[in-house]
This record gives sequence, structure tokens and C-alpha cells, in this order.
Amino acid sequence: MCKKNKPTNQKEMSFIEKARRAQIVECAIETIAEVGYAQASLGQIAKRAKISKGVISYHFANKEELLEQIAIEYYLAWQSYIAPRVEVQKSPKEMLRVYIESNLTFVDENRKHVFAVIEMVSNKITADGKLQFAADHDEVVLLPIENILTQGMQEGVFREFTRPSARVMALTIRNAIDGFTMELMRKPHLDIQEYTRELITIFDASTKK
Amino acid sequence: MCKKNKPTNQKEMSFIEKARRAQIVECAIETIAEVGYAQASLGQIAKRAKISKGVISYHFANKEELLEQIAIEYYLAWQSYIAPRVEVQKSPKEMLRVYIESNLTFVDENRKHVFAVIEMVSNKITADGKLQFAADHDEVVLLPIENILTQGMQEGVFREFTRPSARVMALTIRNAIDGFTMELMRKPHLDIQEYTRELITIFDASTKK
Amino acid sequence: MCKKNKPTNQKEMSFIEKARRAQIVECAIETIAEVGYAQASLGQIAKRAKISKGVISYHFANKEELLEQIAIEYYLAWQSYIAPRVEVQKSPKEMLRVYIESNLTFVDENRKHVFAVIEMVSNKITADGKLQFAADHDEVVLLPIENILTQGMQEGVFREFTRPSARVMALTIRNAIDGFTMELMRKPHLDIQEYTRELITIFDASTKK
Amino acid sequence: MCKKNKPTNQKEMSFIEKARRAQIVECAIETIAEVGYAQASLGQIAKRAKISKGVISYHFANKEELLEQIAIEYYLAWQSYIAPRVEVQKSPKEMLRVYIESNLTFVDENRKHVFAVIEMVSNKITADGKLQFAADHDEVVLLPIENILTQGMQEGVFREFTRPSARVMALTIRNAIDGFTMELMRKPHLDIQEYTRELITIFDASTKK
DNA sequence: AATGAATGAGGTTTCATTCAT
DNA sequence: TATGAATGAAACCTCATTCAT
Repeated sequence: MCKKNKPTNQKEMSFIEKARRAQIVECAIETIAEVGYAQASLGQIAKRAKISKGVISYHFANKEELLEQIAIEYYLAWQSYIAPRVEVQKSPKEMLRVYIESNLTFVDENRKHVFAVIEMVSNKITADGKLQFAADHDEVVLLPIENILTQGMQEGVFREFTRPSARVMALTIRNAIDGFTMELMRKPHLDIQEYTRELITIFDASTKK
Repeated sequence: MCKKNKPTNQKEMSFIEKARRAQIVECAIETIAEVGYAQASLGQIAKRAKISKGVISYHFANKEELLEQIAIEYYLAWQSYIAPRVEVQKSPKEMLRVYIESNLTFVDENRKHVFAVIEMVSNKITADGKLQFAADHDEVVLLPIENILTQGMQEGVFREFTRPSARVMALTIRNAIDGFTMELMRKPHLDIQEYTRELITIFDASTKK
Repeated sequence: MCKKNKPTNQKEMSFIEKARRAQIVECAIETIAEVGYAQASLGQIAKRAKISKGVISYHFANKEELLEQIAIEYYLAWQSYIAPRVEVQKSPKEMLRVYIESNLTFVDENRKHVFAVIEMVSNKITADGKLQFAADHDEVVLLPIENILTQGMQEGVFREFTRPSARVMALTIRNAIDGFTMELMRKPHLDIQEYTRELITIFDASTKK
Repeated sequence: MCKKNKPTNQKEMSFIEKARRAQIVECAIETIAEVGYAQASLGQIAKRAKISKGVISYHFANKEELLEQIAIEYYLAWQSYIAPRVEVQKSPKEMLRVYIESNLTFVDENRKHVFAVIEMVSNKITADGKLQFAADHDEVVLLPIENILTQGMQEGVFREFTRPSARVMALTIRNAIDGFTMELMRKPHLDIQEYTRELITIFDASTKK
């Protein structure tokens, strides 16, 4: 029995088990990206994966856990892409530039996955009306950018943002990136370089002292 | 017969008919705002309105028409709120400031309605995979802000944005507003004035020559 | 209150009441003829009549009574067309010829009405599984032809049919006529004269001594 | 995956799948035969089969496919019963006799199935007002009898029928058989042998030179 | 006499989930 | 482990019928 395994005890999973889960998650991502969250039934996902619906239920306690896994994998991939690129920068200004740059590149190179998560964040309102999932998303995603901004303030290279934690500025940058993602979904042939350059210009100007 | 009436022939509706439709739309808005788009079934909406499911079907040809009406009412309310406030301004800089300001105020005063539309835009992926509805939304909503930016460029008070039509800058502003909306849903006690002030600062700086 | 009036006490109806009922029945016939029994909802009928659904319910106790009325009017029209033409004939052979001839002509000249009744007969199975309506139809419709056949037997101009009442022969003739009706519905440009001639030939030969 | 399988690829179905489909089809036939086409909802059929409505949807893409299957099975059974009996006959006259005889016997031995199909043919008017299904039925069912008649004409043992293809004569024979079917439904204790004998007499006389 | 409005049962279909094999 | 089969709730929609006006 592997059901009801929370992600926390994933150490107990066998290699093959992890591989199967990964495969299913991959198919779920593609399905959501292609047909949208609302249409992404387990049946659809199973069909794409060429497995039976039951398999999904076997490996994941329920649909929610599967979706959760998509988010988890996304965050891990995202962090391991962004963090090292940002950290090697010398100045907050450079860090901000690279943050924006690498985010847009990451989106471009992981369109399906990113789109799937965006879809999920948009839709995931839990039954009891809370926005838990989306909130988590924001907290995790917002932190790095807030750190850059705070550091810039402390070093005196950025202007003073509204406190605490330059939240508005951070959110605006995040919204710009997420909004870009959705625009990219609508218009896949967007000129990403142009978009990147302009966004950097915008936020360079708006953080400058 | 009120079914299948396209918005264009809404003149033919009786007063009482319009009132009933308005009431149902109102309940639909509340339902979407509270439980989210995915959970907002006709049953849920009817329950909140304390009417039978059939009543909705009586007044609206189908669910789609009901949702469409929500969007239509939203745009009308939004336009009649924003447009006059922006138009009386003298300079593009002032117009931009008032655009941001009035948008945030509008969101604050119409939380449920705005949230419902945001939810719908996020979810409306038509069966054939296109993003028609969302695309329309963007085009309609993006235009006014693009006009302000273009005017500012021509008058030489704004810097040169990427062409055509300052699309990236406009989108970034829109994303900031929509993102604020979602943040407000998550944290209803947000300090809106502070948020407004900071957003104006941000986009003032990023449009300046 | 006119509801629940059985056809038997139709004497009590006002002139205007009868006219209204007749109008509704007419529209019901057209509707059934055009969209088929299954799709002929009260809504459809009302739309064609350009009245509200409620009017129908006002004049007829329920849908069943309306349909019954269609059948009644049909039988009256049918009888008053066929009977006099058949009765003036001298010999059973001539009566049979005229019966077939006038039936096909009647069908041709009352296509919608006839088709509607055929549709109803095909569909009218009462809830408790009996075929009351269709059975009545047969009894009423079969009688005249049976009389002709019996008379011909007694006069010695027709062969001996299986008794009692030459039922099989009568039914076969009726089936030929009803089957022609449905064929006419499928192929409205049928050559009716040719069809008539051939049917007369067929049943002339099959009744001959 | 068994859904949306057209009859052509039914080879791909597992044995158990075919068995289940057959069982459901069987129950559908019984239901239509007992309560009539109009009342034969999936719910009714499921209830009779003592399964959930979902099972039917699982095995058949939709209601239409289920009904189609009833017709397909009927035609196959009918053809494999009639054809060999007719073909071994020497003369057209004998073929016609056996055609009528075996049709009535087939109806007698497959009352429910035949009745169900008759019901369906009567009711199947497609949404766009055409009689496609019924038309197909007629074409397929009419052909064998037309062939017999044509052959008889060419051999000079039958009289000259109206051309082309002795359509009226063929239709009359078909109508006699279908009409007998409905009469049998209304009066299950009909003397079939008597009926058969008389029908043969009728059509023997009416085809004779 | 007529209407518009409302109802609620019932239709088909989809889907997450369970279970025996 | 994996599967196909089955379930039943819930979705949207249609419709005959009722009722206040």
C-alpha cells in the first residue's frame, strides 16, 4: 500500500514507485497545459499516459495529491533554476535583472509545466473556501524576490519601498512575470527577448533611488 | 421568451425580466466569488438565490449565457467607473495615476464581482483549446491603458516603450492591478491606500522619461 | 374553468373556446408533422402558435388531452371524407376500390394531419404498458373495411377470408395504406396515382374469387 | 476503452466486454418492448438490468450507440434467419411464400427484439427532421423482397409490377409483415399460422400472372 | 382569458473513486 | 502492481405543469 503517502514520507517509496509517479505527473502536466484545468479529468490524463484510470488512483490517494505533486515538482525545478543564477550576482540590481531574466527564460523553456501550475493556482480553491494552495504558492514564490529588494534597500541602491518586506514591489514583479506567462500561452510566438528587456527596464526604473 | 437573447436585443426584455436576470447574475457572482468558478454549479447558484435550478434555465438559455452576462455587466460597470475619471485628467501622467487609483478603488468596492470575473477569465478555455474569452477580455481591458501610454509617448512626457502600442508596459500595469485583486481576495484586510500609493510610485518611475 | 372537459361535454364550450382549441390543435399537428412526436413539446407547439405555454394548459387539462383531440379531429375528418364516397358505390368491389383510392387521396391532401396521427399511434403507449390508444385507432379504422369485405363475401363476389370478420385481409389493406403514408413522408414526391393504381390492382387480385 | 467503437472494430473487444454489452442490449430491448421507446430511459434500462446508469455509459459512448446496437443485432439475426430459408427455394413463388412464412415465424420467435426495432424505426426522426434511420431500415429490409419480385417478373411467373423494382408491391408485403408485428404486440395470442396462411394467399393471388 | 414566471422531476452524461481479479 | 469494471453523485438541461396576476 502506497496510498495516502504524504509527500513527506516519500523516502519510503521504491525507485519504481517514484518513477511511476513521475510519469503520471508528467502526463498530468501535459494534459492540464493542453486542455486546461477544468477539462483535465483523470480519464483524460490516463488516456494520455496510456494507462488505466485505476493506476492513478493506485499511486495517488486522490486527485488532489496528484495536483499537489505537480506543484511540488514545479517549485523544485523552479528553485533549482533561479536560485543559483541569482545568487552569483554581485549587486541587488544585478540580482533583480537576473531574477526577471531567468524567470522568463524558465517559463519559456518549461511552458507546459508553468502553464499547468498557473492554471492550478487560478483554480485551486479548496472546498472550504480558503485559498490555501494559491497562498502557499505566493509565499514560496514571493520570498526570493522580497529578499533581493530588502537587500537593495539596506545597501541603499534601491529606493525605500513600503514595508514590511517591500511586499507591493515584490508582488508587482511577480505579477508581471505570471502575467507574461499567461500572455505567452495566448500568443506562443511572443518575442521573449523584447519582453525581457522591457520588463528589466521597467523594474530597473521603478526600484532606482 | 427570453432565452437565447443576445445582449443586443436586451431592449425587448420586460422590466421584471431584467430584474430577475440581474438577481440571478448577482447570486452567480457571489457564488463564484465564494466557492470559485469550478464549484459554481447551477445548483449552487440556485441554492444561494433560494430558487430552483429550473428558474435559471428559464431566464438564461444555458450556463454560458449566464456567465457571459456576468462579464458584460462587469465591463459596463468598470468602464462607466474608470472612463470618466480618467478622461477629465489633463496630462497622461495624471491619467495614468487616476487609472491606477480608480481601478484599485473599483476593485475594492466591487470585490465579489471583480473576483468572479477574474475567476472566469482564468478558467475560460473553450473546448477547442483556444482562449477566446480571456483574449477578448484582454483586448477590451488593455486598450484604454495603451491609449494613455501612447499619448504620453507622443507628448514626450513618457519614455519610449517597446512598440507597437506599448504592449509590454500596458500589460505590466494591467497585471499589477489584476494581481492586486487576487491578493486582496487572499487578504481582505489589505491596506489599499498604501498599495495604491506604491503602485503609482512604481509606474510613475517606470514611465518617466 | 374549462379544464378537464372531456370531449363528451364539448357542447358546453363557448364558440371562442372551441376556436382557440382548434387553433392550438392545428399548431400541434403542424409541430408533430414537422419535428416529430418526440420533439413536439408544449414549448415547441406554443412557439409555433405564438402563444405562451400556459395557454395550452389553460385550454387542455394536459398534454394527453391535446393529443387526443388531434386524433378525434382526424377521425372525424377522415370519416366524413371516406364514408360518403364509399357508400355511394354499388358493389363491394367498387367500394374497395374507392376505399383505397379515397384513403390515398385523403392522405395526400391532409399530409400533416395524417402524419401527426401516425406519429402518435406509433408512440402512444400508455404508462401502464397497454396499447389502448393504438388499439382504439385500429378498431375504429378497421371497421369500415371489414364491413366491405364481409359484404363482398356474403354476396359471393369476394373469396372466403379467414374469419371472423376478415380481419387479416382488412389489416393488410390498412397496413398498405398506413405504410404508404409513411413512405410518402419519407419521399414527398411519390407518384400517388401510380401507387394508387398498383394498390388497387393488388387488392383486387387478392380479394377476387 | 470500448467507447466510440464503431461496429467495424468490434473485433478488438474482449469476450467479457462483448458479453456485458450484449447483456445491456438485451435489457434495453426488453425495456423498449415493455414500456415503449419514449419511456425507455437509461435509468429504466439500468433498473431492469439491476446495474447503475453509469455502467451503460461505461460500455456505450451514449444512448444512440446503444440503440444502434439493438438495430445492428436485429438485422444480423433477421438476415441470418431469412436469407438461407429463402435462397434454397426453387421458384420465386416459393421464395415469396417462404419469405412471408419465415418473417412471421421470426417475428413470433423474437417478439421483443422485433417490437423494439419497430418502436425505434417509428421514433427515429433525427434532430434535423430527416428520417435517416427509418430510411436505412427500409432500404436494407426492402431489398430482398424486391429481388424476389424482380426475378419472378423476369421468369414470367409474376405479373408486371410498377417499375422500377416493383417498389409498391414490395412495400405492401413489407407493410403487411410489419403491421402484423404490431398487431401481434397488441394481441399476443394471435393465431400466427392462420395469419401466415392468409397472407400467403393474399400475396400469391396478387402477384399471379 | 391569458400570461409570464416558477417548479421539480427526470433525462443524458461525466467523473472521481472503489474493488475484485 | 495494474487493470477493467462498476458505482453513484453531481452536472447541465428539458419539459409538463401550476400559479399569481
